[in-house]
Amino acid sequence: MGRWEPDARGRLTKAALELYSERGYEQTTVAEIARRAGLTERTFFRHYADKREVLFVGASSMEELFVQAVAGAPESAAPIDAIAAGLEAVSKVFAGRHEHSRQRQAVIAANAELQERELIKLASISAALADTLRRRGVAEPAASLTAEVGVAVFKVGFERWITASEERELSQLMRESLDELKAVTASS
Amino acid sequence: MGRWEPDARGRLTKAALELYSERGYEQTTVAEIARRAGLTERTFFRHYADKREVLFVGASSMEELFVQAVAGAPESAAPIDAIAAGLEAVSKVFAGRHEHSRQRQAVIAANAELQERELIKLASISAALADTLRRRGVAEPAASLTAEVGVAVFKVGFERWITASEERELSQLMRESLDELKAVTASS
DNA sequence: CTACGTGATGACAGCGACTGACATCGAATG
DNA sequence: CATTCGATGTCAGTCGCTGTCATCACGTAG
Repeated sequence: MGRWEPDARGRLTKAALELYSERGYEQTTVAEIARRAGLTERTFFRHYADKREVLFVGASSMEELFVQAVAGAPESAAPIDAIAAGLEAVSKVFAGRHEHSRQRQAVIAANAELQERELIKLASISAALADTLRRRGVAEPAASLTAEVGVAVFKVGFERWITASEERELSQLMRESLDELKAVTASS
Repeated sequence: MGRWEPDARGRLTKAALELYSERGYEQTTVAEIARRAGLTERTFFRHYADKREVLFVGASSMEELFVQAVAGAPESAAPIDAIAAGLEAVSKVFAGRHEHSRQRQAVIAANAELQERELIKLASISAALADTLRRRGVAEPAASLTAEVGVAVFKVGFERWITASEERELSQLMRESLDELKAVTASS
């Protein structure tokens, strides 16, 4: 047996999510999280840059996945179709995580600081997507606009998935949202 | 003469903007801002909810203006055209404020916390726009999507205005961005 | 087998953002 | 003139977060 119990990071993550759910984000101190995990406050900050990051561990891998899917779309695909491929790929990650996602969004929705953090993660995705589209030869401002549209569709589709009374396929909601967006922006 | 110098809030605002520009946001303490304004730290927090809000005083009035313009668009106007009217109205506010806007964006661009705050202000605008569109009879998810598109066009248009080598009309950049977005989302 | 380096953690002090509670005092009000 | 009120000051305290140094099981070289 090692000097310490294994998986300190995992214990911190679990403790944080539990406490945020039980009594809310603001009412939880980092010292409490660390204590529940059998560690010290200082150690928490060695694993997470700040109190909010615990809720966003998956963000970077999701960004990567999104970007890879867009980059891997057929060269012939229009920018918006490459983005659609990215949405499709990202949707699959959430399969079987509906309840977990719902709880997490509830925590975030209850606190402005957390919403800010979520928004900047989405903005980071948008910037990465714009970059990817530019590499595909898309000029500005088309690249940035298409990327922003992709994130907007993700937000709306995800929101509908979370709040839907009966569970539906996330990827289908994404496709519907994208179609709706196309309809709404169609010139008359 | 009153017990105190007048316009405490104005002095705080000025001091904060100066210090954020001179040495950066993070390197400035609230105590320093207050001292330069001839006040105490506690008084700063009576005027501003936090250290970031100083940079976002105009946000709520801009949201109001945007919403009013959308609400006031002809009933016959399509949602996207109502949003276009809002973008037109908002653009006018920035007339003659190019240099000021540029400086402000430079401060924000240098700090992630400030970007987070800006993003949540834009998200608030998006939510208000969606609400306004719903009142105009637009169903979901069209209302949310159109609102998100409006904010996306604003972001891209504004960015182009700020970084343009030669100064151009903001409202024209907004129109161009909207047209580009329409082109990019047009089904083939 | 021993010495040494390494990596994860603890312990502790300190800064700065932010808050609550109470005191102060000029000005408006009657 | 007495009272109330509003804006500010004062002070103590919490909490997020950081820098620094100590500790000690573990692996590894000799």
